[in-house]
Amino acid sequence: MDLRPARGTLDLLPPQGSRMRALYDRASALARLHGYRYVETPGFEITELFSATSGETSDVVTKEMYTFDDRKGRSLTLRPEGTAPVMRAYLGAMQEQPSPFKAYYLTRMYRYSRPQEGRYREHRQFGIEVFGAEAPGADAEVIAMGDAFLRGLGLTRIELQLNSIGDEVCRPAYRDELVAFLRANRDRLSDEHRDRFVDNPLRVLDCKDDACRAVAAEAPRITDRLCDPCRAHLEGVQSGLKDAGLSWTLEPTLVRGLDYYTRTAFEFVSPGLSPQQATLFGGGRYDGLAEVLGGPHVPGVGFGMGLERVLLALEQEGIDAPEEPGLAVFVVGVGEAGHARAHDLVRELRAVGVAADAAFEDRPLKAQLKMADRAGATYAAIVGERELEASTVTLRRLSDGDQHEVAADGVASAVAAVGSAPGGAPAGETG
RNA sequence: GUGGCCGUAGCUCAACUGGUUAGAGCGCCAGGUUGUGGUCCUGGAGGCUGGGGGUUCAAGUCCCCUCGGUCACCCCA
Repeated sequence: MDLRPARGTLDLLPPQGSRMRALYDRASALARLHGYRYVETPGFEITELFSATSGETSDVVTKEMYTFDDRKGRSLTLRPEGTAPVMRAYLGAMQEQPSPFKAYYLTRMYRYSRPQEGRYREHRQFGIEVFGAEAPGADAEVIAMGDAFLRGLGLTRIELQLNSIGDEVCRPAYRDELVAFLRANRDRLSDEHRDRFVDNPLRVLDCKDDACRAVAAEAPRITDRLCDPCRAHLEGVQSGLKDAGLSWTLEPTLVRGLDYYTRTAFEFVSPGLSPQQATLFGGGRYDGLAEVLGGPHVPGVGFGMGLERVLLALEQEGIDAPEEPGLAVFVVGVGEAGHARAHDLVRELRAVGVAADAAFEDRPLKAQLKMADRAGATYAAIVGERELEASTVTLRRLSDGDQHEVAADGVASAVAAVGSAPGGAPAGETG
């Protein structure tokens, strides 16, 4: 039996699991702070949901979907992105939901692509969506939230790239103009784009090939062709970002891979990471999505953030990732009576919300202290003959060995007074 | 999906141009006499050299296939 996880997937054992969990906790706290509510949608959907919304020629649909037939022959697909499913669920129940509808999710996405570091077939995403808000302030809030999340972790080397890709009014005209331009410069394009640019002309602007770049540099820019409402919207977004204290660069070549995007497109990149894994989160506005699904006009904006990449970026910047709080007390019972008392004490501590544990077997004091250390406990609480007699507990701080006796019923308050976070992280910053 | 590089204990690596029972450090586990972890000392476990096939008297070392990792494309998160 091959014990390795399937290609492109990850096992998150301690301490990595603890770090991912901490990211979830922080994301939840941040989202709630901004009035977003948690949602979940199924791990798989009818394939059509993604093929219809992402566009038949998109990379996701043409080569990256995990698609399979169930036993009744229905085509299903493991969720490759979060926006379409949330919109689908919302459209089916929008009467009951407030407007704007602000939602967040923490879940896994699946894409069949060749894995490498920072690029997995299954990855975790923190995503937020705002439905029913046309105002640029919504775009700015979404972007500022992503920024706040990353900076809250201590990341500083991050850059926001912003663009507008127009809407159904100005984009078609621009697109025609661009196609005409590319056609005129056809022989200067890379082999790959020479015959393909009609399918997805905006892509050429983003191509890293030198030849394409040269052409792209001369190509008409979408930002020069925006209709008035789109131009006003872009101005509004920038004004909102400015108010939030963010800086950004306008990136006219930034496009989005999915068809339903309109106007705002953005990416946060970590320049220290290789280009393949540099995008920490990306998103934009998708005012056309609801209608593709047969719903009414529902403007929307959101982002998806790759959490494995956030962890990579932290490592790259040499920042310790937060970890979920660990054990506050490991109770060490010496001797048969001590062992029994230790378990009573553990029950009492847990009952009042103090994370406590003890050995299942009665082992030598030394061994149990070692267990306390390995468990990452802040304190060891020792209960031996002496303590039993005096109705006390020896509370030992494991970081420096400082210890003193406290009354047996005072352990919880003694511990709670100091907090219980391991690894030097302040306690209580998440909920 | 395309191309390149790589794959030896849990981790980082060693083993002259193919040549005896594949080693080390760290980590892990157990002890160091009766109540003190993380330091120190001693001992121990742990590898079908990713898997399969081939060449050879002989393969960790060479060849093929396969699985996986990684880098560059593609694209993204």
